[in-house]
Amino acid sequence: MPSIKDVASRAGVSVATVSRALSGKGKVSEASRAKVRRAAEELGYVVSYNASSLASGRSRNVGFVVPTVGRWFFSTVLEGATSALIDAGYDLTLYNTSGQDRHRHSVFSDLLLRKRLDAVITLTLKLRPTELEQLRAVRKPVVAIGGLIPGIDTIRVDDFNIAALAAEHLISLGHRDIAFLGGTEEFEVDFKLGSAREDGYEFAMDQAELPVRREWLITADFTVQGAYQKVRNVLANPRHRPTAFVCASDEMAFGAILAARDLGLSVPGDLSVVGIDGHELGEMFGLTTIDQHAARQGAAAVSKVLAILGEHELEHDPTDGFFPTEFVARSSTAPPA
Amino acid sequence: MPSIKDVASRAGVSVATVSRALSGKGKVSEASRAKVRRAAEELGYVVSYNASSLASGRSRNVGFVVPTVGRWFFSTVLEGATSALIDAGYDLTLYNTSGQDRHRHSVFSDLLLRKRLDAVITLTLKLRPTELEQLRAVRKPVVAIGGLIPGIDTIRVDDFNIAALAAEHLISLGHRDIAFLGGTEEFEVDFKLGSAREDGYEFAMDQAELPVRREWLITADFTVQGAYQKVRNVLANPRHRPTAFVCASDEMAFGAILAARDLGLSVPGDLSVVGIDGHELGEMFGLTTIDQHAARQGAAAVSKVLAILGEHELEHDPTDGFFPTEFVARSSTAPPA
DNA sequence: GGCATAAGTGTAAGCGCTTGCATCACACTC
DNA sequence: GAGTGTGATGCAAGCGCTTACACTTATGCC
Repeated sequence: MPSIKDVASRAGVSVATVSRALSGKGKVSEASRAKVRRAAEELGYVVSYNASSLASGRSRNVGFVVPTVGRWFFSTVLEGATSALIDAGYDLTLYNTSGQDRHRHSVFSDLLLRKRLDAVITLTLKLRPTELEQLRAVRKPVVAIGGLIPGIDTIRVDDFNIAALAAEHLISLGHRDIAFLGGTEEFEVDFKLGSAREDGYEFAMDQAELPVRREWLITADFTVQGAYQKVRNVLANPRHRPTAFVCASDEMAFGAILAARDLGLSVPGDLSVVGIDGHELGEMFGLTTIDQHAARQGAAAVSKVLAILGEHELEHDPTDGFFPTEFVARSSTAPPA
Repeated sequence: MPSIKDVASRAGVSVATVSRALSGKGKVSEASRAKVRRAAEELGYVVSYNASSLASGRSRNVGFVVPTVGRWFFSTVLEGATSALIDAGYDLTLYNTSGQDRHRHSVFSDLLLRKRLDAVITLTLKLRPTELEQLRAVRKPVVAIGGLIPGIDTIRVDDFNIAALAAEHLISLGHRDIAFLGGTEEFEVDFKLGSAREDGYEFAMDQAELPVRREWLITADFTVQGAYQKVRNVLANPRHRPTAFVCASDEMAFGAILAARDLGLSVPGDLSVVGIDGHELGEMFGLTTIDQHAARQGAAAVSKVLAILGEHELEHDPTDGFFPTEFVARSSTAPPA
């Protein structure tokens, strides 16, 4: 493996000049720069990140902490983040707690602290006080996606209003018997995200003077399967069944639609369903939803991180605002029969 | 940030002893080890990976190259890999080419080469000759999942036999009109994976002396949506429609099931469907499938990498064999009407 | 008691870079 | 012609570790 010295001697300059020429910092004449570039190319030289990081204190590497990569929202945000980071020439080190406490502990008490990271992005993780402290001890920029952590930059959508909007949409179609399918806090993920959405739903119902029935306030684990079962239970009740569902995620909305179909109910004929997310499959199911642009949230988090690191200017600072969402009307909602 | 020197002086020993005590290499008395541990704890000291890597040549970090994290198989393998790596105290650096050539190029010609990795795992990537060469130039262990690359350790399932088995299952139920839904090579992902599965299907059909109809050899992009559309096209043909489908992935099988339902066909009454994967949703759809234990494949790749790095012994070397799969019979297959 | 051997520790030389500082050549200005 | 600025370069001191080697002290054995 060629080192900077090899490049230097081949180019006939000092290592300092090579470093400056390749990194673009400091003054180097065009002539030297060309010589260095060529020598590096010929030798197949690539700078050693470890040495570079050690000497400069910059790693060009950001840590990304997720509760799992198995769920749509997480993998989609991750996709957006990786893409943005590659463009910036940064590496992304993935810390996946997999919902296991053991892993979570390793991540926060060891892995994140090893000085290989320039910054950390956390994805809908409800940090415990000790974790927050550990994170601060690293003295690196931290950006959170999907929840408000005191003192930490955050990218988040307006869960309350999103859910309220979803409910209002159904109400305006004439629905009165509207159920809400929220998410449980599996993975300690939530930051009241679930409850912010539930609050929004209840707010809209109150505004319309519609009753919120306790047995129609149900929760599942954000997965299709989980939602399927719960919704099926509700819809199978022959006495009184809702004519519409507000679901806290698209995947759960899919579960609701599938449950309805399996019971012989048509969507939207017998049941209207609204989701929240913007999942690719939404189109296929004709799902009315509120797109929260997950991939863009990942990119936005990266953008914010890079801005803090001084890599570029932040275009329009969305620090305090909510991340924009978009209502997408499709065929899973219609006036009640 | 405390450095090893701080720990050394606090513990009243030399930095060498600290290094040895903390890494577990070399001889250190119990007394010193205890002193060092305590000093480190009190200072909140964690070794700097960069410095450690630079000095030792070991990074405790493996690179993981994926075409995308958006598809079930990839994110599931990734989940398995992250879990195994965390347990070993390794970091995972994620290189996601996102199907973009620009990113792919950065990854192979830059990012992977920066000497921050002890090994590389590639996920169903069909490497181009130059990429293979670049990878070799790194002189680090490489393990591939999901395809055979000459001269590289590989974890892979027996695609030919899996597909043949799926077809034989349908044949044994009495089906004669069996279609095959294969995958396209989006992302240049495939290694003839698609065609190995197609070959297996054709082999089984030949053995049973059943005709393979060209118009029933269809392909989609491995997604639910893609499959839905293609299958719908086939099933909507009133003249002659298959009574069963072998699908090269579970997600495509879901698409097939949904397409059938939307056309008023019942599964398995009017159409039997077999998938390949072992997707979580399979249970909900009652999908008969061949589970390829994606998460375990990720863990196996990690295990192999760690063995090569000398971290542990490889239990039972599956180097040459195929990764085991499992037939899961559920309710999406039945004898034809 | 003498000697080989082993166990525990410290010294110091790197690992491959970055970067502050010094140097030098070459304009300019007055 | 002396003084001053400026651009280009090199020197060398680290960055925070690991580890070969040397050294000191205990241990075992005849």
